[in-house]
Amino acid sequence: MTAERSAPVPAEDTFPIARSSLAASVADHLRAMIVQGTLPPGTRVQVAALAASLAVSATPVREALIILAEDRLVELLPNRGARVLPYTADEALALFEVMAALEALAARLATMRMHAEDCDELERRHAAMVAHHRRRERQAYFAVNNEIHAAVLTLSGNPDLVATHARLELRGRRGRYNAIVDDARWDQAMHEHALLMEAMRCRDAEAAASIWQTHVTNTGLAVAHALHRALDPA
Amino acid sequence: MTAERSAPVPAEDTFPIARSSLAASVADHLRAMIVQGTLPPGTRVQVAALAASLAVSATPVREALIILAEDRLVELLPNRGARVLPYTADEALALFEVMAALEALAARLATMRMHAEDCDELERRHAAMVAHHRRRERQAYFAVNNEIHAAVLTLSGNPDLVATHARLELRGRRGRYNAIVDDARWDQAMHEHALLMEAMRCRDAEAAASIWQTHVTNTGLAVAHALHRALDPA
DNA sequence: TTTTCAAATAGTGCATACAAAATTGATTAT
DNA sequence: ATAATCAATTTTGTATGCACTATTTGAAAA
Repeated sequence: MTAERSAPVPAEDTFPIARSSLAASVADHLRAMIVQGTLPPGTRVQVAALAASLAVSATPVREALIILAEDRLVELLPNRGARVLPYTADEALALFEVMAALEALAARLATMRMHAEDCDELERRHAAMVAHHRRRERQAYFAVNNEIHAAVLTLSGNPDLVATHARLELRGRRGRYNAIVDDARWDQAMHEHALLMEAMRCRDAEAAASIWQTHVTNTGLAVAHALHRALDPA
Repeated sequence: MTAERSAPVPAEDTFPIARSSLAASVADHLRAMIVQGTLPPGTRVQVAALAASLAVSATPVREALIILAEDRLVELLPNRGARVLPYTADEALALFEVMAALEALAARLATMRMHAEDCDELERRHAAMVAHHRRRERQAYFAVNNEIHAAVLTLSGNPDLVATHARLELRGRRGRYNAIVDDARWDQAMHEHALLMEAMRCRDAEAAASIWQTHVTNTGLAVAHALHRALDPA
């Protein structure tokens, strides 16, 4: 009890991302709606209406829109409010081109810097993913897949790399909800994951970077393809 | 004429980044102060005081701080305002590690995608930079150097790559104002630039990527070194 | 019927006001 | 003397109000 209050500035160096402001909550809410597609591209977001529906005032909604504009999920038009930005196949290609470079760097650094127990943990998750793939458990597969990608990023030991990737991944994820991954691509992705694990096990950083770059690029191609088919019924 | 008015949403695809809001202006002002070091790391930014000194109200200042927090130039502490984030040698290394990967990708793509006249334009700027280096014109050199780096980014044809890099470069620039580049490093940098031009002239994308990665990494090492010496008088 | 223009309408952007939270300083107890 | 407690002050976070800008509507003129 006393300990909690006596420390004058205990959290000076800590990094409590517990952004508990209303604006942050509204931003999270809107972000989820955009990523899931509840707010389709082109939708104009009006502050007053949104504020009313969330039972808050205009100020935190405005601030939330500023945050989303920084993430390039919405566009702020001067004196004309905000609208949800489109997400086309071309944009997905550009996005994954950058993400591939970032994840390749992450794979290289992780392979060089990770400890043995980190690699074991990765192997464990990989095994779990293989099991989900064998049983065709799509949801569980996606979850573990995301964990593995995130783990490689984290093991790079570079916070800016993690943060930069996270921002792009948010937009990249907009496609994955729509993208129906076909079985052929799924099998190929599994193979690429297996190659990464092998490279990391052997501490072959360059091989890990190369295969991971290819893997993310291929994912981008699949997403772009799905986005293209979503608009073009062919 | 009819066409202009009959279309319900004529400016649908335009992208007028003419962000002429007060918040944006305040953000630019603060950004410059932080990058130049006028607001040193650790400085606590108080909304009311800043608003008074800029003769605006609290609202746009708050919004500007949100923008800068997204750029990781300031940290928003819940109910405790904002403070300018520190910039250490370690952070510079992490930052330039990511920027090196991004600029390497840009060099690869630019080499593959640029037109002949783009390459000529680059050569022209490179020649200008060589001249400034020969005459030891530091300011002019820096300006043209930045132009070349920006041009390579732009020639990649990937807007997300440009935007992602720009965000990091902003923080990276914090160091360059302090960093006193010694002549040895300056000469080396010039050599690296020459190698890039040669690789791009020959359309050797992989070589361009490799040398540019090295170049940016070396710049990062120089900046980190300068930051280290700034704190440690050795 | 089509075009032009003005008035009305709607909606953003900024300023101000207020409430909640944190910091500070003084006072009291140990 | 040190530590704890509580009130006063400062500062943030949210709400509200208002002016200005963009858009739409409708009537008048071509």
